[in-house]
This record gives sequence, C-alpha cells and structure tokens, in this order.
Amino acid sequence: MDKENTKRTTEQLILEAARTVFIRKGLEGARMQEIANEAGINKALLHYYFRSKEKLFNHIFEKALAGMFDVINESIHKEGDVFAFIETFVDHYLSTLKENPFIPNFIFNEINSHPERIHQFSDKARLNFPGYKQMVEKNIKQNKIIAISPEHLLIDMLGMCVFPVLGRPIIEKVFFEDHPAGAENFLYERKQHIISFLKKALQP
Amino acid sequence: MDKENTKRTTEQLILEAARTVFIRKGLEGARMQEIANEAGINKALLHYYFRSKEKLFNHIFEKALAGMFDVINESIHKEGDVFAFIETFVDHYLSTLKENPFIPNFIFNEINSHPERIHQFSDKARLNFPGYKQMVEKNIKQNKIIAISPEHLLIDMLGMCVFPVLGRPIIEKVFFEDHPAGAENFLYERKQHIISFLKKALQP
DNA sequence: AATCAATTAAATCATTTGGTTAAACCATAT
DNA sequence: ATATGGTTTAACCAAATGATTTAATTGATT
Repeated sequence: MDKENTKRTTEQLILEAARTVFIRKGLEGARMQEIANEAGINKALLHYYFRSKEKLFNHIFEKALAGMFDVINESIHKEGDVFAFIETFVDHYLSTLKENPFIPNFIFNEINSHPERIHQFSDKARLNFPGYKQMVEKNIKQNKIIAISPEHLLIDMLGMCVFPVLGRPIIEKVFFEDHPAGAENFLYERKQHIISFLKKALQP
Repeated sequence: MDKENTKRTTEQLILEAARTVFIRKGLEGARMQEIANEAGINKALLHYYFRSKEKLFNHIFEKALAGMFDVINESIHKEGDVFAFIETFVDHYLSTLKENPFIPNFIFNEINSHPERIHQFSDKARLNFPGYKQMVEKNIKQNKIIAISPEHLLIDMLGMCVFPVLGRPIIEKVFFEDHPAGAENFLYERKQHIISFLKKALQP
C-alpha cells in the first residue's frame, strides 16, 4: 500500500514537474534533466516511470488541451441565457488563464509546429458545440440578442480573453513601460470590460 | 558593381530562407542546415554572411516584430474617424495575417520563452499609442462612439483578428471537421464580422 | 532474514547540431 | 594573367542531449 502510495506520489511529482517545464519551454525546449531537477529526482528514474520524453509529453499535452475545452464546456447550458453564459465563461476562463498564463502559447505553438498532433489528440479537443449553438440560436429567436454567427461569437470571446495573456510581455512594455502592476490591473479590468463589451454588441 | 549585386542577392536569399524557417520553427526549432537548403546554398556560406545563428535570427525577429507594429501604425490618423480606422485596420491586418499566418505564433512564442528579447528589441516595438488614443478620445467627445478605454479596445480588435489565425488548426478540426475550405471561408467572413461587431459595440 | 520495488549515482552511447577550417573552383575586374 | 572575392565540398570539432545500463542502496513486506 505504501509502495503504491509512494509510486503515485512520485509519478505525480514527475507529472507536475513535467507540466511546469513543458508548458514553459515546449517539447523541443524542455530538457529531461531539467524535469528531473524540478521533480527532485534523477534522469534514470524519469525513464523508469515514463520510457521516453515523448510519452511524458503526451500526458501533459493531452491534459492541457482537454483542460482548455473543459473550461468552455462547463459554461455551456443549452437551455440557458447567453448573457449568463458569457458572464460565467469570461469569469471562469480569465481566472484559469491567470493561473496558467503559459498554456495558450504552449498549445498554439505545439499545434502550429506539429499540426498532426491535433489528430493524435482529437478526442481531447471535444467542444460541446451543438449545445452552445442551440443556446445562441434560441436566444436569437427569443430576440434576446441580435442575429449573429455562433462560431464567430465564440472566436470573438476567446480572442478577447486569450490575446492579452499571450501578449502580456508586449503589452506591459508598450502600454505600461515595464510596470507589471499596470499590466496586472489591466488584466483584472478586462473581465468587466469584455462582459459589458459583449453585452453592448449583442443587445438587440 | 556586379559583385555587390550578387552579394546582395545572396544575402537577401539567405534572409528570405531564414525568415521562412525561423517563422515556422522558431529559434530553437530552426536548423542552420535547413536554412542553407532553403536558400540553395551551403552551411559554410551561411556563416560567411552571418557569423552565428543568433545574429541571423535577430535580423528576422526584428523585422517581423516591427512589421506587426507598422500595420497598426499605418492605420492611425489622430484626427480621423474611429470607424474609418477600424475598417482600414481590420482589413489591412487580416490581409497581412493571411499572407503571414505563422508570424503571431512566432513572435508570441519567442517573447514568452525569452521575455528579455522585448527589451533587446524595444525600439522595434513602437506603437503610435498617443495618436491612437487621441483619435479615440476625440471620437468619444464628439459622441460618435460610447466611452471606452482605448487600451481595451485595441486589445479587443487585435484579439479578434489574431486568435483565429493562431488557432486555425484547432478551429479547422472543431468547427469544420478538417475541411480546410470551411476554415478558409470562415477567415474570409471574419473581416466583415469584426467590423460590424465593433460598430455595434461602439455605437452610442 | 529474505525478497522485491523504488531510487540513486555514474558511466556510457549514439546522434544531432552549431560552428570551423582547408583546399579548390570560378567568374570578373583590373 | 592575375588577383580578388564569392562559392563549394568535405571533413572535422566540441558540446548538448535523449536514452540505456550497471551496480549499489534503501525500505517496507512477507
């Protein structure tokens, strides 16, 4: 039992370390030695648990990708109100991004440099699009919002949330002259800004 | 003279090849051999023109970064109409992105993995923010648009334009079941969508 | 006490890669 | 013709890196 326990702890330790390193540096930039150090173990044990760098990477990438979709899916209620969805989604999504600011860059970079991966992990990239679409169209019929393409609306929301996180170092430099507190506050303000911006744009 | 001419041609050949490879694969992912192949020359000549990989990379990164800011700056006329700015900017920006779909990922990835670079190239990341801000605020005073933070508005526009390009492989999979034509059309539609979406959101 | 899995340290291997060098080739300008 | 500079070919070096192996240690289970 303690064996199993220790095993699980070490395995989790490795996964956490791998997550940290992979997400910051990507598959190519990550070093097995660095992951071992971060986990407080040595390289041999790393290969004892996960035979290869790629196998370890797959675990991390899979969860990161699925996690981003989960956040969206959890906000969708097909019978619900679009504005309620927007508030929940933006709040939930921005909070997730604040805690994991490097995940979007990680995912985009891996997928852009190896588009095959999207097929390899297509089962993890599952969006409840039918439910989302149904909700938007119902709200349109009920005249709660203007007629709009659900696809475009979703991309609008995602873009407005993700971009400032992706471009944070640039924004910090250009808008706030390297003043991190300014950028921090800007990201904090965004939650309310995006919500009211979307409401205004959708209002019939 | 012909010497000079040949020299310039080869140098430009190298720069174009380097641009292609670096933008697709990043600094770490790019291989000097691959750049040489792409340019139709050999490694030795590559180092004859640019002593090191880093020097060559700097040329490319510098231009890519400056180029993205240029597109924004060119649309700004401090006395102008916000809606005219939006139309020009979205049109111009999306066209640039269509021709250079890998540049945003390239820039974001390099800056996120090496934030120091933003200081090294800070002179290339020059946004005419005062001019832009003046334009937005004037339009607000004239009651042409609602009161809005110029900073947030700019990030909104950028996010809506850049995100679909960054996430194109995912969008193609999730929305269009790997049907490239669908994604192509979606990106084409976006121009009008973003413009009318912004107009609606800003209308007093 | 014997057993077995987890763990470490250290050495080693094969491969990749950025960078260098040397010798030769070739077109052109002087 | 000859000197010059761009260009090629090929070999080579040193460092980094993913992966493997071996021998030894620890610690709990039986």
